[in-house]
Amino acid sequence: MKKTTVERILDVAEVEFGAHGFVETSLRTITSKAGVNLAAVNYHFGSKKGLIQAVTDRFFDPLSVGLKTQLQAASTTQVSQHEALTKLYEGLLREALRIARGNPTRLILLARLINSAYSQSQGHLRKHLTHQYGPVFMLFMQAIRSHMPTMDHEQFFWRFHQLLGMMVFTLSNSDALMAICEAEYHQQRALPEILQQLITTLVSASEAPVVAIENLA
Amino acid sequence: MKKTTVERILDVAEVEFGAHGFVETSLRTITSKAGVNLAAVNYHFGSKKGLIQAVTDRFFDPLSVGLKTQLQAASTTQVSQHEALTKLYEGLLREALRIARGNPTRLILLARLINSAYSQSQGHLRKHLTHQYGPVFMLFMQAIRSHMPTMDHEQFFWRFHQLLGMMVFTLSNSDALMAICEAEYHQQRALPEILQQLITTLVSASEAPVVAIENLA
DNA sequence: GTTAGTTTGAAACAAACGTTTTAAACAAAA
DNA sequence: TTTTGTTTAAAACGTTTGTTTCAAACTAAC
Repeated sequence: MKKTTVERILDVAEVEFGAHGFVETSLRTITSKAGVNLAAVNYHFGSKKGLIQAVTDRFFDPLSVGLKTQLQAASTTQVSQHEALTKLYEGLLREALRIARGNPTRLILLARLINSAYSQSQGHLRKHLTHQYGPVFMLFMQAIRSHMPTMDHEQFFWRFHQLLGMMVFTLSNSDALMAICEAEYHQQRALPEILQQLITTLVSASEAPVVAIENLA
Repeated sequence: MKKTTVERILDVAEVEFGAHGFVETSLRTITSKAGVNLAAVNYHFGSKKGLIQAVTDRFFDPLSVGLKTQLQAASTTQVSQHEALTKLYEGLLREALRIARGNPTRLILLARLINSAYSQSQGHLRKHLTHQYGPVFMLFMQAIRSHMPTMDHEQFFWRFHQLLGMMVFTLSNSDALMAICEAEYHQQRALPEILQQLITTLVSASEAPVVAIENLA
């Protein structure tokens, strides 16, 4: 069963985008590694931006629906705040891991995509992401907020993005960190272990006491 | 007092690199905004890579020496682990803020530089950073470790990089986050406030209980 | 005043890029 | 069979990139 040209392009594109970023990956690299013609990208996706968004959607669409069901399931059961937070982060990362199929490269792609939702460059991706997946993101954000110690909206905003940064960086460098870990400590870790370790830190940091925002003395 | 050509180039380069990244900033943009000739970059820095490393060093050299003195001062006074950790993070971020001169753009540049020390792309920068500033980085890492709850080397490794990610992401998106904060909560925050808020979360996450590394259930 | 280092101006280079085009083949559905 | 959509092949387009070159002008030190 031979894969279609579109699939072949998407498969290679997401690997290359994850490994070298969007700007540093040329269409010629993608098409040659995919064994398809150069013109096929513009034919099927219109432009490079179109390809990037297609790669994005292929990852975020299932993540989006998976996350939504996780959130609905989490809202029904009543547990402690600690358990609730653990379940929420677990739900997100488990879903991400499932879609990434245990492949660090795909998690790196995810991190790159989230990053470009905040960075100035790749403006078209930022707009696409916020417009397409902003609502689900907000849903997750509010679910987390409902189980966090009392803090006003702004304090939560900063805290949440600090935690988001923790996730994004760990995922974004998961392959490099795993390599260092193995070279330095002779411990070959798989992604699920890293994510589990990440969850505990996330929950702890979520439960950190609230302080008034003041200046760096 | 007119600035030298080298300074003019470096001043513009770090702003553009911070705003649009290394690859998406052309030498023609830099030289035209700096009001110097295109050939001046290759004359003074040899190549674009040379310019990037020069920008790096102008930021990391003072940060490196500042951090070193901070670490020496911190090692003399005996305090609680909580205070010690606070002082360490404060020392790092205060130094970064000082060198950034309160400018978010320069902090974004710092975050970009640290990021490229882990990411695959810009391989020459990774080598340059680890070779040039690896020792100071290790020094800071061990200082933090000496005030953390009992955990083995590998557990600390993962925890530390989670915290590092928190810092890098927050700095890397400080301007975007500040803009969102103002638009959403009508609160105009300056960098020192953000960093102070960050420190409290960093310390809390550092003190989070240690758990065995296991699989994501 | 001469010299050495700096800077400018302008032009050109080769390479890589995204994109477009044209013609020819191929597949499957009408 | 005809048609329609897909895919290949190859070439070219225009633009941008980092880099190099050359002569001319400027600056400072010896």
